[in-house]
Amino acid sequence: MSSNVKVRFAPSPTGYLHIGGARTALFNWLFARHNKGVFLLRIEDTDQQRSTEEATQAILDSMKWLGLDWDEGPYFQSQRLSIYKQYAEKLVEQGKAFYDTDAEGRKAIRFKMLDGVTEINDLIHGTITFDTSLIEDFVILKADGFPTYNFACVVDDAEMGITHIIRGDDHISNTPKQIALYKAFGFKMPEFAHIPMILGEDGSRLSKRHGATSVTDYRDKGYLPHALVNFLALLGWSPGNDQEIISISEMIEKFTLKRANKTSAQFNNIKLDWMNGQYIKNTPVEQLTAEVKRFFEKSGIDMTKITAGWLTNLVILYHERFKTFLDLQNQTRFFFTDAIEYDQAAVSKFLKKEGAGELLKEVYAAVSQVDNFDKKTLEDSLRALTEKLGVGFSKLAQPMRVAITGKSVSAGIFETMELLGKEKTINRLSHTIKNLCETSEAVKF
RNA sequence: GCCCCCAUCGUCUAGUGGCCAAGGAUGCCAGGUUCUCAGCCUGGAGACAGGGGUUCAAAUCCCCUUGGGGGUACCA
Repeated sequence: MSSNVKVRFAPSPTGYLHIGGARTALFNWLFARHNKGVFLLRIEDTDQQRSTEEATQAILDSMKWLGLDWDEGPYFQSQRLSIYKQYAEKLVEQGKAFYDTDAEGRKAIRFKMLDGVTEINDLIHGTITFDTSLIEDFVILKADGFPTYNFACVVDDAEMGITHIIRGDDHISNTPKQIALYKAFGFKMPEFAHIPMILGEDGSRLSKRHGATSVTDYRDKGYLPHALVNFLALLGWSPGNDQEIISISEMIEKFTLKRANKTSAQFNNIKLDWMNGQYIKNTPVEQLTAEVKRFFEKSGIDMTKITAGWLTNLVILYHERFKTFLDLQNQTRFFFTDAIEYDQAAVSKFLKKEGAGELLKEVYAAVSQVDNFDKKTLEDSLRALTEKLGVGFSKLAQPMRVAITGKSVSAGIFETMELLGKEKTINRLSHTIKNLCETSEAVKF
């Protein structure tokens, strides 16, 4: 079963795929999949100065990473130059366009914009009216033989049979020009749907030209593609209920342009982090472990001595505690190196205290005697110690935590010790007692 | 300057004339769980930009103002 719906995503390869472009691609993709239509990819590389192959590759990679698979293409406009030339000359022959030489002596073809009123029937905005006498005769074929955006876009969309043009709001004012072109050629008019733009967190325009965030940035920081997709889908669209976490298949099922809104949205990293955390919690440990391994390796952490079982235990311990893979990496750094960076505030608060050394000496003695180095045994042993010393458990836990992890914040201390192993644990305790604690003369370690 | 688009909690949004003394999410605050933090649970503060209309009734329709965004290229 298929419909006649055919849409496209047509980025220009002048930079990485940024968040706004990704959202446009996503809406097109969702629309195509919902309608069982065709989604095609077209690279609009008509700006010889700014287009690069690296950018093209980055865009393709980003699309794949997000899971936005295309059914046709990628087409490259730079490979279709003769087509645009033919169409442009046809317009000249019909008297609808003319050769024009500018002050710099460049000879181009301009389209004759007829005076009148153009109405756009936008699927999202409704009717938008333009007075075309305000629009100048615009260049359709540049002196270098390349078409301009408005021209190539129309020729391609018509030739490729695009039925719905779903693109950013910023193209609304291009639309009357394109409609004029459609009419001049007698092409079948497509439907237009202009979706709102995504703004940066400060409310200003988010775009690659302003050094904004790219999809690859998010991949490299350890976000899950589905979480990003989910987040992006909810920027300008909603399923119509209070649902926030929506699977891809559910999105496809529910996606309609009717439910797309027309208000521009500000990108909000905090909510993305929350959402990514939700996705991480919902990802099975086994799968997460594989991805953590890959991410850590890529970050240059030596994983050769790390066993699969150990890494799995690490992921289990941190499953509900990290929001991105990079976040996990930062939280668990002390497991992978003995060159621990001690948080100075934590050291002075918990270690540079009268009696801290004595306390940790007791801990050291107790921990040294634990043979079954598991959290249960460790807890029993240390709880017994607090009773013997007559102190509350947090009195022990914090100095231990700083000694072992370097920070005053970590996962459960017994679990952490078990995972670290006995040797490293007692080494860190003794190192701390010798070098970081405040100890009275009588009990020098 | 001119043209176009947009306007609900800080942010993302629900809301298409009565069900809204405006719902959800995030963030924030407080309490609970607890070895810290996170998580989780419970509670709280928080918005219809302003002004005119239309109507028995407006967040919802119209107009103006203000604010934000976009376009005005031989960039896309």
